[in-house]
Formats: sequence, structure tokens, C-alpha cells
Amino acid sequence: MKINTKIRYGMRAMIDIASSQNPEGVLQKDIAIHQDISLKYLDSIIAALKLKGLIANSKGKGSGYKLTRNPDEITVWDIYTAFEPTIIVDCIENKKFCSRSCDCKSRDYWIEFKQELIELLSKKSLSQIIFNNNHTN
Amino acid sequence: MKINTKIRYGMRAMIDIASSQNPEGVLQKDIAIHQDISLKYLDSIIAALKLKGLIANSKGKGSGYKLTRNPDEITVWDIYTAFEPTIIVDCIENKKFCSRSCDCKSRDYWIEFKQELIELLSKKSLSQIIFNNNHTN
DNA sequence: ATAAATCCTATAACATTGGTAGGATAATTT
DNA sequence: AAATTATCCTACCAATGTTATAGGATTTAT
Repeated sequence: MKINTKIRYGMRAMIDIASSQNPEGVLQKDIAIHQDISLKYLDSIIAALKLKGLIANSKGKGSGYKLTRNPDEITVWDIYTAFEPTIIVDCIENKKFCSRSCDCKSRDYWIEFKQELIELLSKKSLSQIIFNNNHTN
Repeated sequence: MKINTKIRYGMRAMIDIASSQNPEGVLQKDIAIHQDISLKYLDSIIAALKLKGLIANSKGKGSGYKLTRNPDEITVWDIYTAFEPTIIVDCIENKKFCSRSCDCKSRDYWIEFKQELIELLSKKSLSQIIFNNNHTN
């Protein structure tokens, strides 16, 4: 299991935008500078977050990005699914798998595990991450 | 994030061995048949489980595999780490990452997340999986 | 000895990851 | 209107990881 760069950079971009005091939003270029991510690579990160509807901007010059929701209404799972639609366990996802042993104890476990992992990722909001509110643990 | 075949097959092999009533243990060949996994591929799965010390056998003909511990003393995390030593979040693992922003809220989150994920994987024992004891939830 | 079974090493197709490159498009400033 | 700023969009690519397969060496029971 691995948390890849897209998801990690996506998190940092979201934190960057959420932390900004500027009412005009944050420029992609500035996120790239703050977070030390190549502008071109950030392109694809921003595109995914935008497609998921987590951030928005206007077009052309001077168009900063803003969150579309309150940061306490955005979870890590929201950000995660901007990049990967699900947590992949092939024997759950794919009907063709598991032809033989679908009284499979292992599969039963993974189904439960996946659900609990989604809950774990849904637990923390962006604002909790930014303000480091540990009293929720 | 993905649970790969090695870990999934490893789980099934462990469940197979744990479920066996045979005091001689279970032959690799028989696991391959039961679980519909190629004997050759299972080779590497078994090797990893053995290296981790979760199973043991004697050499040569007729040597079945047995668990080295009670199934209620073996967790999914034990099996997981037979194949991957850790849950990979590069910005945690690798010191060279994160040169700039190591007052990084994102990184703080991933450290906490990783710990909770390990706890989740450590929660269920092999016997709980086999007997489907849901009263622990 | 022979057969059964694992142990060990190499190879390989395929997918994913982590980017780079180049230009098109849209709006703003001069 | 022209130049500039900044995103938007498509293609490409090297490195790595996944999911195996192949072939033989080794060990021990019979």
C-alpha cells in the first residue's frame, strides 16, 4: 500500500488554498512556488481537484483558486477520490476474480477492511488538519 | 492504494493452513489446488511467509506447512509485513523529501494516518477472520 | 535409486508512477 | 489591438512495480 505523490501533492495544494487569507484565491503558480512542485505537474493535480469540484476559479489572468466548500466539510477521502475513485482490492472490485472460493474468508475480511479504511480517511476534515485539532482522537 | 495479489494470496494461504485439521500440515501443492494459485507463483508467497517466520515445515517429501503460532496471535499486519515491510508514504519514509515544508500539516496528517492504518490491520487475528467473530467490532 | 516436493534464480509482459514538453486557449493589462 | 499572464489540454517517456512463468538444484521419504 502506498500513498502516491498525486494524493500527497493534492493534499498540500488543498491546504495551501484553504490557508490563504487572500479573498482573490491562490494562483496555481503560487501554489507551485509555495509547495515546491513543478508548475506542469501541478497542472494535473489541480485539474483533478477541479474536476472533483473541490476547488474553482475563473479563467485567464489573475484567476485564483478557492475552495467550493467550507474546509470543515472537506475530508481526506474527498481529496483521495479526486485522484483514485476507490481503494483497490481486485477480488472485491472485479466479479471475474474469486470464481472458486467465494465463501472466501479472506474476501470477507477485505470488504470489511475497505469500509473501515474509507471511514478512517473520512474522519479528518481539512480544517482539522490545518489547525491540528487533536481533541477528536 | 491497492491491496496486491501477493498479500491477498498470502492471506488465503495462511487461512488454508490455519483451517487444516491435518496434524502433518498442508502441502504447498495442496494450497495451490485449494486456492487455485499457480504452484510456481505460490512459491514466492510461501517463501515470504516462511521468511517472516509465520509458517514452518521440514524439508523434502511429504513436508506439510504449519503455523508457528496460534492463529489468534497472528494478525493481518503480520501477514502484510511478510510482503511489504511498511505502508509507504514517501514524505515520511524518506528524509530527502520535504526539504522545504517540514512544518508540513500534510505530513503530520500522514504520520497519524499511517499509525491508525497499522492499528486497523493489527486489529483482526487469523482466527477472528476464519470464525468470523464480529462481536469484536 | 527414484520420486516427491520445495528451494532458488532468472526472465518478461504489462500497468502504474512521476513526471516533462509543447502548444492552445482565455482573460487582463497596457 | 497587442502583448502578457495564466490556465487548459494532449502527448510522450523513463523508471519502477506487479504478476506472473520457466528451468533447474536441492532435500528427503520410500
